[in-house]
Amino acid sequence: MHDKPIVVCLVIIAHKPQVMGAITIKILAEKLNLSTATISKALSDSHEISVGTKQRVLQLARELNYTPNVYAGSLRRHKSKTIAVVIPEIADSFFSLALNGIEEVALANSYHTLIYLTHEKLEREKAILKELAGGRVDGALVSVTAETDSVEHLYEFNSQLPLVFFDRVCPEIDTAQITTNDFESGYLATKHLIDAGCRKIALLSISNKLNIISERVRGFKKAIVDHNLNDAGSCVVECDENPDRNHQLISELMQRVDRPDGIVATVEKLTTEIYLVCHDLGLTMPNAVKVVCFSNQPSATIFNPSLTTINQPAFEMGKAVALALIKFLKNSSISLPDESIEIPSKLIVRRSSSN
Amino acid sequence: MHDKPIVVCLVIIAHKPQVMGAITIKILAEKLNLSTATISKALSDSHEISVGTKQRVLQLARELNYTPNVYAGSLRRHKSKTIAVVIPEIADSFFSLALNGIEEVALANSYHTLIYLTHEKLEREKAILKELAGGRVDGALVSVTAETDSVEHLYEFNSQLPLVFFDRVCPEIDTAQITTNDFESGYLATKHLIDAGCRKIALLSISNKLNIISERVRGFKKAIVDHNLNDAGSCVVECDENPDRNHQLISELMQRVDRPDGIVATVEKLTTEIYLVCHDLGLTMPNAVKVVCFSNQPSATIFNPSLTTINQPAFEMGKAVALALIKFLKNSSISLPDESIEIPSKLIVRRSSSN
DNA sequence: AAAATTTACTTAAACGATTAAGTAAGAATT
DNA sequence: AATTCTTACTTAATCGTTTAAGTAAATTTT
Repeated sequence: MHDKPIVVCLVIIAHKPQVMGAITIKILAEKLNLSTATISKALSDSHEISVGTKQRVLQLARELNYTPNVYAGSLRRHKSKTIAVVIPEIADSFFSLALNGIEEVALANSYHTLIYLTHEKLEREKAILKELAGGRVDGALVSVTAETDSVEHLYEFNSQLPLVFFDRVCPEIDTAQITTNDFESGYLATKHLIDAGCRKIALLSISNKLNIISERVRGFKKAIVDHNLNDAGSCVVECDENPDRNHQLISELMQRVDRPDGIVATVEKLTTEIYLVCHDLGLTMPNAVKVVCFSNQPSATIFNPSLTTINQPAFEMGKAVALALIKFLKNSSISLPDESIEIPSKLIVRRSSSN
Repeated sequence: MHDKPIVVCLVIIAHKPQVMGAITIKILAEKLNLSTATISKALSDSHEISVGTKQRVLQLARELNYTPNVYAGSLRRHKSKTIAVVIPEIADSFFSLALNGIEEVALANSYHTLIYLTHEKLEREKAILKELAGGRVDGALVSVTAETDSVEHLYEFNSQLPLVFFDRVCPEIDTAQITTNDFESGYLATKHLIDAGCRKIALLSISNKLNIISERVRGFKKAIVDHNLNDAGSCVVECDENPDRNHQLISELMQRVDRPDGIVATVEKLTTEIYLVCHDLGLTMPNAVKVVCFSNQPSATIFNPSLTTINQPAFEMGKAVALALIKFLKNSSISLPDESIEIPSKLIVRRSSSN
């Protein structure tokens, strides 16, 4: 009895370390009998090189699929063509839209984008910036953590590395700050509720250390005063990062004897908790309570009821902040603070605050 | 009349280019009267250096706030300690959660994370990977575009640069593929609707080029057949990137004489359109139509009605894909394909599909 | 026709780190 | 006491580019 032949075919495609096969300028130089200087200059289209030579170099480079070693280039030129984005979190419609804008501008200008999440931890923010200051990036776009109360570390790093702020800015640092009209938005959201009939309005904030939150609170308070509302009825409730605790806080708020008839939530992540608490307590919006949230979620239209929002220009702010930094990197004689802009948010009225 | 003295105080804090102030190993060497080799070895805690010298070096390095030049190190070592994430978009709960997981693992392993968005364009995917293959990163985590039908470019780059896929994977490429149970999820979502009483179910897909979508469709079809539903009543509708066109497509679907009584949406971004169309047409969920969406939005609970979802383990998949690559980078003798895993999704039943 | 300029290159140093190979002094072994 | 081995360094090459400075030949100017 004959065994059938067994053919075992084992193909191993190894990942060659980049080192090995990599085509360098030196290899091109040898093949063309030219110096590496000539190759380098030809590739950068220098006037010192004849048209014919340039063509030969370019042709061979294409043939061998030459790609320059970015680390050699960066070492030599002292610039990395890379920027960093340092933000508290990414699973948030504001920051993900902003990152979208940043990436778009970076790509258009041939910059690469490193992403770092602080998860609202000041220590992490410091550690990241310290590492970045070592030269890994040409500059950083930052939106500070809710814990960032002192700006010392930012001061320190700003002298080594251009920093540009967006949304959660640091006015104390002398650089570009890309903001939205937080004060007006806080005012407008509150005024909208007052106009809709609310008399006791609660503002839900997170960290009072954040400049943008205190601006929103300032707008809120001014609206209360401007409309002669009894200040006693209105209040500011400070929430935090923990959804369960926030649920508890909001639940307590809504069970007070003098419970508010209007809520301004200054942070998107409080939205779900507000809806859940109201549902649990049988408080229907907009009758029992009217709600406005700072939020960019496209799905706000399909909430039950649809949610009145302050929509921040997240994408535009991302583009603006990246543009400010890149403009400076291309021409460091411009003044970064002059690149600061404020892009207005929009109040979009939906069913959670109006019949 | 004496003019009051006017004191103008103009402080210009210039951004010193990193070059200037940067402390190098050479400077440390000079100050300590040692060679650069000694400094380098002392900093990496080499046994060749005496304890006393190590201490002096470390002390001075700390004092002068020395940070190594990453470009010099990367050039010399042929590795960048940087990975790239190449995804279709970021303003999507799946990808932003996945990025969250990726960043967490990268940070824990001292890797840096570059982010690139393809915006579903194959050309962009190719261009990005070509650039990355030049050595900027040690490897890339990719989730392919909806246009990616051929894998040639991936084949090509995979030989130069370790690629690892997640979610929108490429089974043709011999590497780690981190997936969820798309077939079972498609089956389960459909079965759930059938059990809830649906008899004519529509599946909304996007690009049929995507492996994960065809898996979901396969599960859908099997459920239809297994439950002896008249195949004529069920259908697959292919949507795309344009919300308005999707609205139109869904609207037409729901106005057919034999309109479906159940919908499985395989992509999160179709959710809002489905709700809007149903609202416009006066079709109430779950009575007139029952809906299940593949979605990770936390706010699904507060939709009107709350949405039954297939929840993908986005964060875990992000961690897994980053871990697979980094494990390989630390020990290239492991087999990447063996790192493939499937992490199951969960069906979360809410009001859009049940009374 | 001599001098000056331009063209099209090359040489070599530099960027800041790592590391193989070398070395001088002291300690241990025989 | 001569030999070998350690210890704790230094020297110098290297990674892949860029670029200031140099040069020989061709071209233009005087």
